[in-house]
Amino acid sequence: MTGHRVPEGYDPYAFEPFAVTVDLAVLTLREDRLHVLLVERGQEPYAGSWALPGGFVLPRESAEGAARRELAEETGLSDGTVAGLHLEQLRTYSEPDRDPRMRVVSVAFAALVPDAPEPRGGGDAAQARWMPYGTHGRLAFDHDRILADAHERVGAKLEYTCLATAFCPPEFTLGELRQVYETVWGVELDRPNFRRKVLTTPGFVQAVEGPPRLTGGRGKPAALYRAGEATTLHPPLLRPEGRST
Amino acid sequence: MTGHRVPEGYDPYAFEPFAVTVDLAVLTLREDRLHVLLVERGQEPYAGSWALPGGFVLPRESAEGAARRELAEETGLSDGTVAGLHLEQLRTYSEPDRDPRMRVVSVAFAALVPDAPEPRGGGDAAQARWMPYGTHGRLAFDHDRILADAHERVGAKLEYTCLATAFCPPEFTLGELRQVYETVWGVELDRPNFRRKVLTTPGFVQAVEGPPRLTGGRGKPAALYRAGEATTLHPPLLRPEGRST
DNA sequence: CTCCTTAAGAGTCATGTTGACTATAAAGGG
DNA sequence: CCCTTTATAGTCAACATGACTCTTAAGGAG
Repeated sequence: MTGHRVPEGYDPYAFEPFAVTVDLAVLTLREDRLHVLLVERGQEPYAGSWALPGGFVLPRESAEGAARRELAEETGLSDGTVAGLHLEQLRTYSEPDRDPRMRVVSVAFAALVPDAPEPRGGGDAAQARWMPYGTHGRLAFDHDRILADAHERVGAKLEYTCLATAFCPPEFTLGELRQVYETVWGVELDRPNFRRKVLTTPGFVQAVEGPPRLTGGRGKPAALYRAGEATTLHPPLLRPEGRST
Repeated sequence: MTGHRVPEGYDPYAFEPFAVTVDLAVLTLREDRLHVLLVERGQEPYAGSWALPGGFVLPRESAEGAARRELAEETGLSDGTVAGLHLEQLRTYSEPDRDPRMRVVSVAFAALVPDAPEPRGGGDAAQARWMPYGTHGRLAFDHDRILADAHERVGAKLEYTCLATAFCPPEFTLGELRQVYETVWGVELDRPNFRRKVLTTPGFVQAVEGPPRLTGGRGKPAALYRAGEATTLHPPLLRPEGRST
């Protein structure tokens, strides 16, 4: 904070307190569709509605810390696994009436998960599920907007960063990487052109030595790659049509 | 917030309350240098240090509302003028110990101002000043980081948005627009190439009809332009060297 | 085993954009 | 009147991109 303009002898308890929470837009790819982790609310307001997972920031914890803790709790992944996931602060939502119960300021995050294990039930009664992006109805609170902002941000960052690999397992094929772009952007990309772009961008991916192919489906087996050192794409890999979603 | 995992009968006052503030990185161009609006702290902690302007979010106010209110107070600009300025949420800083006095979560904003009037003293004793970016010493709290993040964000957005016009008066020359890029990025751009890029990007700028030239300095008088309808640049205007600052 | 389908991977070609330059025009200063 | 400065008009080659074609290597159906 600033300290400037702090009233002399300011008493924190003199103000209506603000609750500070985190909300998570946890995204993954399952069967070539973008999925979001949602929880069903068991109590009012919005009882029965789906909502983004999230929770309170604890007194000795940063928003990032709270987000990673919630991410581990909701996905059931080990702390070690969660530590490697891409977690990115989106923005903070602070409209006075966004929660009818009290004044809640929420720091929103986007998290990108490669594998997508079924979420564990967790200790409480609320059920958590992966749902295809867009198939859920209206979400609770302003979570529709948060989720849309997350999608928008991720889509934009695919253009000029190497973020796409965050959706992939440690070793992946170029087809899987292309599928990330196609799914998030909702477009089809030309295979050879995509391949050329990725391979000629230094540090985007690096070839895996061992068995140069992967079995699984039909078609010619594909070579495997790992994420490279680079984090940004210069020049960027722009969406077709030249316009944001 | 989520509502999920909220303890039954949760009492807001049972937790140590969080103070929520806004911090502003107000940027402008003066004499071809990037300047920041800073205030001198009059009390501990960091008494005598320079800090970003900011203040508490009021109980019935959003963070954006608080930011715009503080912006008007600190710059002395009219509410009408401030309403037209570019104000953008950066991110939220929430490390538990960022303010030694109490738990303060701060939503940071970047504001872009064209003209840069001298800041009015304001009602309190603290003095406010425009200072050239980088010439101030260490700022109070984590404001060095906030300011660096603001610079980084603005520099990045110049690449793929029409944000540069936010630094310019309503009517400007292409030389002034180019100066924005050069100053923020700290590079020199080729005049003819910059001109070609701006003029061939539909909606970036539109020519002003009237007197097709502007007097003032040496050299051939330049034509005047206004900001156009477009908000994004496709394809982007990439920084030289291909790497972020 | 053979044909068909699917996807990987190699390569071509025209187009559009960019970076590097050259040249001219129109002002002010000495 | 010459020199400097800045705007504006062009040129040209290198590069990146979009649209295609072709070959290779799997799996599945008959």
